[in-house]
Amino acid sequence: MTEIRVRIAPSPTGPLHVGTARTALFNYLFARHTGGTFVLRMEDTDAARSTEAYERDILEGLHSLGLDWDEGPNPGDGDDRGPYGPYRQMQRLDRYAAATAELLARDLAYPCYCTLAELDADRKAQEAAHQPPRYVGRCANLTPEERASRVAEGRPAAIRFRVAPGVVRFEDLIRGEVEIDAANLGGDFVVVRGDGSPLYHFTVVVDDAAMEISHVIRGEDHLSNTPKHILLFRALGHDVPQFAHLPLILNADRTKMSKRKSQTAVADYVAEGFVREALINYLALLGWSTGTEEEILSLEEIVLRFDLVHVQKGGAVFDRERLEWLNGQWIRRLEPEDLIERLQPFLEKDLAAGRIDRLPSAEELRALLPIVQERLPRLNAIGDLVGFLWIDHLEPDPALIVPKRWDAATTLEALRAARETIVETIGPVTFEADELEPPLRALAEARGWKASDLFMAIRVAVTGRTATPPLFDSLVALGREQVLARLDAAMGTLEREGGTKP
RNA sequence: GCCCCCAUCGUCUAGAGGCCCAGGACGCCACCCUUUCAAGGUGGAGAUCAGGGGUUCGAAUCCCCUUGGGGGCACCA
Repeated sequence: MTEIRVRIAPSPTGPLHVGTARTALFNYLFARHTGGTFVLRMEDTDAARSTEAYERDILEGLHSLGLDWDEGPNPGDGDDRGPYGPYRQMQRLDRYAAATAELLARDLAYPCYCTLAELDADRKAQEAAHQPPRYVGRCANLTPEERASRVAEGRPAAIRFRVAPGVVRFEDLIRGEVEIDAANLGGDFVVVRGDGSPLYHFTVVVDDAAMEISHVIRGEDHLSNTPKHILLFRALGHDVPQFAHLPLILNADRTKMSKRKSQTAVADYVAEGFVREALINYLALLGWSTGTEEEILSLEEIVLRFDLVHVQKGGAVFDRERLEWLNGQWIRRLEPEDLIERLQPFLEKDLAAGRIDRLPSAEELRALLPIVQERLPRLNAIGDLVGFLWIDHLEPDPALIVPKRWDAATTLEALRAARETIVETIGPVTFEADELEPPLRALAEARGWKASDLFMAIRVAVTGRTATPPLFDSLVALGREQVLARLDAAMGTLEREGGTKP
């Protein structure tokens, strides 16, 4: 039984979390690197919090990152694929029931009739006495008569697993030998609720056993729970898989990354225009390295290099700045057609929000790419960068049109001269960046203006912004008619508001 | 409170006894390029390798202690 099988077991109780994506990624990498099988199993036994919408978000999110699994629910139709199904725990209740019956029959577990109020009181008392919380064992050794009387009272029974004394030892692939005394596990723990529904610690073991999982790669937050799982594997007569506990992803304050303190939904990053290549690249390098100085790597390249040896032990703070840098790197590496396609939804969003008045054609975008691609930190920055091209009525701030060293009168004069130069020297048909620059530079020189001031005045007049892609390319993209119209409009504004600046 | 894990620049990390009075990247600061903004290039500041004991000819690397941080202890996952 040496076949490598790993799994990601997300719970559909929230949108796809960055931490889940990272754990999925590491499992995926391990499987692909070793030629093993990557399984996805939905842990939806928390009926109160699980939703289908979250399940869809998780499935589609992982799929869109390129982390495809060999077995589990399909991202599209949700149908199961693979020989170990079903892959949703709510559809596997019979297996948990069978496992429960077996434990009960062998007295490795027992019914517990304690009420939630009793347990709560126990816990409070222990807390007051500065004792660690643990189940007191009230129902551990009830006689058949005592059980019968509780049942007669109509008390529901949870099922508790007996934790035998002893030390549980295991070799973690990342942390080395770990040993925990079973006495510190908090006593006999519940595996099935009073209402009959099974709990995580139980289902995860029953399923990992049934699905022949060979390596459990998960977050460090499960390290302390691992002995419970090992005890359960043994009780069920199954081989214990290998464990590898990954370092946690942290908030800026070094606590476990949480929705409260960080942006944790993968979909939110995607909506901002982070590309999957950057997300994958970044997440892979959070807690792992190649051992070299390589850092810009595709998923395929990471698969080739991946190993558990270079996984870090300490937690890693999620650093958005670094993600953003990597995102820029990857955007610059995208093929033009690919970039144009990926930009589409963001342009549509800008249009819907009224930030632009029309959608550019693919040809228009293609022509723009040389001046835009290296300036995009995120895909959603496209509107901010060149949205001025697709606006019907630009209203530049008159205070911005006037360059720092100039007054309104000079600016007005300069814009008028620039317009003239453009009209006279540039033919109505051709209108290219190369043709625009020399005459305008000559104009500046002839009038004793600094070219940068002239260009800034034109820039703001025509784009409404002080920071834009290269001016002459922007003018060409805008087109002769628009350029002239906007210059006229800006001069009009200056005439009306002139004198507001010394 | 108890148990477990962890500890190299602000952040992500290289480092598996001598190549390290510690290298790279992000960020930051300068300069170059330059019509603005980016990108790119060059350089710089930034870590007494948490502290203290050992082991060793030699320790960021091995051991112990201390300190600090994190995680776990549910009829959540």
